Amino acid sequence: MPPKGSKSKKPADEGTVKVDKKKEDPQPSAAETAEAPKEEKKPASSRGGWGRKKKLATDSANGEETGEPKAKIKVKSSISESFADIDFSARAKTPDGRESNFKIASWNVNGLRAWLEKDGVSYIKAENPDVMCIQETKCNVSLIPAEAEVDGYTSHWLSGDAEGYSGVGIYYKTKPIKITDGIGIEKHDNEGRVITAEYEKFYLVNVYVPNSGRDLPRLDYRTKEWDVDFRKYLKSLDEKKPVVLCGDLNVAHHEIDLRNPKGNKRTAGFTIEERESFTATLREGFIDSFRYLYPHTENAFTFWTFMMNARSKNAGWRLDYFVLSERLKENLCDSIIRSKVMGSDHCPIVLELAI
Amino acid sequence: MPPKGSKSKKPADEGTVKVDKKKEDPQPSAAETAEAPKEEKKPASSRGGWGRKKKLATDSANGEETGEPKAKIKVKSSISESFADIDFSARAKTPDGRESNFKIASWNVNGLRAWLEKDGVSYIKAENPDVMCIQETKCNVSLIPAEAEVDGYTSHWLSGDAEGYSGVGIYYKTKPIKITDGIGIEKHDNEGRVITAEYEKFYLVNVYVPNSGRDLPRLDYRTKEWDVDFRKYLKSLDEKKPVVLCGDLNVAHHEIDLRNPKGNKRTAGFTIEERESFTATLREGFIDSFRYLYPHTENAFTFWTFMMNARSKNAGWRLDYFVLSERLKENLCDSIIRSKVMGSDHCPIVLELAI
DNA sequence: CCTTGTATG
DNA sequence: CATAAAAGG
Repeated sequence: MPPKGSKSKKPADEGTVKVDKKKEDPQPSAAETAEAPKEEKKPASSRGGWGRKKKLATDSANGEETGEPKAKIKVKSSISESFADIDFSARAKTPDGRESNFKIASWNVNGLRAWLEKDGVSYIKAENPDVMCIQETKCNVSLIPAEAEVDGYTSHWLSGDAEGYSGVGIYYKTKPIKITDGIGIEKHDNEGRVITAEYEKFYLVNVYVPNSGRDLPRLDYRTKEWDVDFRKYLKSLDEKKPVVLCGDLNVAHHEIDLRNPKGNKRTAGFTIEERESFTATLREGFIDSFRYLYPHTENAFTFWTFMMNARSKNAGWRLDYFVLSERLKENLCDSIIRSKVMGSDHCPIVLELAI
Repeated sequence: MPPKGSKSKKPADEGTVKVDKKKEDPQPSAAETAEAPKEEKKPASSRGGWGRKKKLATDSANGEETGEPKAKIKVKSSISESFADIDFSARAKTPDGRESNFKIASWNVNGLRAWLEKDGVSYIKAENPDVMCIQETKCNVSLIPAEAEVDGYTSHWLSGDAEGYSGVGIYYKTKPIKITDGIGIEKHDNEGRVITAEYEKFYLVNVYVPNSGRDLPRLDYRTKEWDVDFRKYLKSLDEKKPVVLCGDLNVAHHEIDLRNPKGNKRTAGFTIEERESFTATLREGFIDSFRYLYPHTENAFTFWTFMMNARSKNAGWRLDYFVLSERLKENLCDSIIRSKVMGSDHCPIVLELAI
């Protein structure tokens, strides 16, 4: 299993892992102590590019953590006022009138640790989903702060080889039958992008799809390698059980899905290659749940660049999705964009199912 | 002249330079525009270590700036309350009773741009020195923000080759006879550490002495190369006119000059090598003006590490000095440590002369 | 604009 | 603990 995952539980359960609180002693200052802990001397240019090295040994057989330094998170501001007005209770029903009994939320948090400092977990408590899917933790599994734990949920984290890059996680109330890290293809699984939770009636796939990059340096990798293999993976799951795919798909499908389609035809996330690739995936028997329910709703976005006050002008993109196996249409109650919830350059999205 | 300097004047004067205000247009977002400004593609590991490259062409013959992007400084907090109580007027006199008529201040600001955001210039206005010496600008000359200008002063900045590293500057009311960048030795002058202002009665040398580093990797360079050559430089000036040397000398001379001498005998700034090297410089005919006036004053520090709340415990170091040619003793009114002034990990120091 | 690791102090 | 630049988004 190439990527490194870790499990940490709050409710008493078999395999429970206690997260060590770090002791209070701060690092001694070099200016205030004689014997600084000797670090190996590195020549100025020994970094070897960017984000390659891992600092810490992680879990061994029984999932116990061996990592040493752990960031101490202090909540510096709270995003909770941004959703004080929101009614989080489900109202919509399935076509045949059944009420939602399973709620899944998904959020690209743009850095788990910064998000924790903004009291991001307050959203989880308010939304109270059965499963919360997180993308872009930018945090090595061994460095996930203890403050990331949420009462009533078990969390499972995944990170890749590059420090501070990518990374996904899930919180769940009900233990899945199985949790799988990655898609079983080594060349894709070293970036910490996919967690699959198998439930009785469906697979839940949490994904952070690779960004094609500013000058599209990774467009070919994204559309010709990743998308192709990930599509196969989804198909293989779908042959066994229905699939709920959620996360940051890093594509705005149609012109309606971003504010400025004309100006972004060669921008990552709206290239014709990425759009057609997403179309190809849907053709394998999946639906874009939001667009299925709201085919003509404009200005429904889930991402706004931090620049140029894009969010205040709602100059955004719909990059986050719940994609469902077509046969889950009959279980679909609602697909919601929580556009007012602050704390990241993405907002959360929510799926209500009657399952 | 190896280091790059620049002059910018506020009062009308020959050679006056107007600093271009940048236009309002922010950079277009890659996510919001089609044609992002093409930057040359760089392979992931082409950095060549750290801080080598210069981004911008700087001034030419007449000191005109050609640099393009300039940081827009917004004052985010003000340090002025930290010195609301201070009486900045001079009281002390020379041994023969003459009053001060020339005030020099010196401050390691730990990043000019961050210091500007804290309204560091408010200190200059309050102290109102004839010359203000600044160390550790960490700012390329071409990137000095327009907000660094102060009414009534002309400023002169110097930076080295490495971006965001070292750098010094001076503000003056009265134009010096001559301003010299560096000490005329190429191997030292690429780090932007010395500005010499020649006045009628003395040379003023503003210095940021190289730090020996955490594991003392630069101790030999510091004591056997820099200190040796810099000492010669001071001596050569002293043969012509008295010298006022000020700045961050990165050494605490004696045990009285830091809180924890026992624990720091192999810490940069208190090694025996650095201390003896400073002694050797003083033996060439200079005095440590503060210690000359206050030989037994304890707990007089100018630097406190940001870590461990060192400043609140006054666990500091005296690293900043006014060193004078011995024959300036008769002109010395006072040498003051402004220990309450916040805004950096160093505090300002002030020299009062009757000249 | 914002977060991240790294270098430096 | 704080500043900075670079890379990624």
